Amino acid sequence: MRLVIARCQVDYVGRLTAHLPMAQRLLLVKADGSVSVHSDDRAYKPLNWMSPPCWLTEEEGRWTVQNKAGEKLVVTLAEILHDSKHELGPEPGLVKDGVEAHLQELLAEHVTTLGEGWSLVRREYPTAIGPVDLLCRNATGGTVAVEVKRRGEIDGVEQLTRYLELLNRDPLLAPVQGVFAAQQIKPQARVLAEDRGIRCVTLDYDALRGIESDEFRLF
Amino acid sequence: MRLVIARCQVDYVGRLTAHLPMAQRLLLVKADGSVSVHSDDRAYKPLNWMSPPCWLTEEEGRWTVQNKAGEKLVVTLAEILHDSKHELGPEPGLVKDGVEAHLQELLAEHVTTLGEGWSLVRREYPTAIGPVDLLCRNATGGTVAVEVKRRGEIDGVEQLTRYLELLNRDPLLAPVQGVFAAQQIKPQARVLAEDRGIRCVTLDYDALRGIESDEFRLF
DNA sequence: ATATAGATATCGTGT
DNA sequence: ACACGATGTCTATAT
Repeated sequence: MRLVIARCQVDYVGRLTAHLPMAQRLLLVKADGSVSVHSDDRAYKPLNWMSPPCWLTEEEGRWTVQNKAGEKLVVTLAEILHDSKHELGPEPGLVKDGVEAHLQELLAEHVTTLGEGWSLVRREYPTAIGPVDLLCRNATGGTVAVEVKRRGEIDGVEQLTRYLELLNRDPLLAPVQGVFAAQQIKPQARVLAEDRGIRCVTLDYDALRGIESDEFRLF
Repeated sequence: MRLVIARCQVDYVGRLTAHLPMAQRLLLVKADGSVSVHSDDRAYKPLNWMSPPCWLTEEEGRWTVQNKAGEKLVVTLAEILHDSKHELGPEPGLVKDGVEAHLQELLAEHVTTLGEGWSLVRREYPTAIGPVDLLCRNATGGTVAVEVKRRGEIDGVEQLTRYLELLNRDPLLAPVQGVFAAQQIKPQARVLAEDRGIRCVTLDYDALRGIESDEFRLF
């Protein structure tokens, strides 16, 4: 890894064109060949960059970084204030512990939060166009397809709509109702869902998890 | 901006939990308070980070970065190999050119490239499920909804379809035609659009910009 | 290999 | 401040 602090100007021509006027910045050259240009703000995102695979050519006062697609990043260097190299060795990698899958699992175990007397038919109910997250039966025995999302956006409503259309062609299941369940539902998604007769339910992850821990306490 | 090369271990607890085993990495502390942890690969993306506003507390062999929401990044330092500070001064900022906003703007000014005698009703025509990029009138006075994309994919066709369905419920506008305009249109998107009676138009950004400069030359 | 979906997305813009 | 769309989105998974 090479760290350079320099007064520089940067021009990118590729999927778009972009220009950075002369100023002091950090240039970060990684072992994978990538180059990124950082200012002293904007959190972790560089002002401009070139992703690997790409190749850096150094000339007097000018770096040219190019990739196979012909995209080009040109750094014009006016003054170099720092220049150092460091060998970092291998990276063991990040271990993540997510929340995503857990949400569907929790709701499957507590379908009564969607309605009194509801029961689960099955999780990941298979159809020709993909699995329905939850297939349920409501108190009156009617079938309900549930789409679970962490954040409910319009795409999720479209997905559920396709499932409902397909499921409602099956005379053994029809009529099938739809429920769109998410931790957050965007207003546009809500409008579209309700316009299509799909019920929207906002999930409270902590509350669902709370039910779990309550049960743990009880037994 | 502070640059530290160190053998360290990182633990994040926040919207998810994540762990980085002990290894040599770059720690980047910016003037905005943000902290990011970089390995020598993965292009410009850090392995882990904390976005501003947040606060760094330094103790012997341990950095704690916290934000208001209670998310926490803990860096355990085993060995410091480099530590330097740099004053970068103000950042003039990036100038971009060739993004979707420009395309929409250019097309709005030259709707006749879509058809002779066409005129613009308005840009960003508002509806309950979002704004229609361009609402136009064709030579015979019929209403046309135009969706502009840099890259035309299936989502864009779905989006336009929803607008058309909604607009066609308005007896003052109906019947409303659809045009899907993009620099590149993927084959699947084209098939779907044409199946739904939506016309596909490939936009030439340079040509549209050329019309602009031609006008400059003429007058 | 390509298509799909999620992201600690990030980043503007408009209300 | 919040909501929403675009992104040089990026990244990983499933087909």
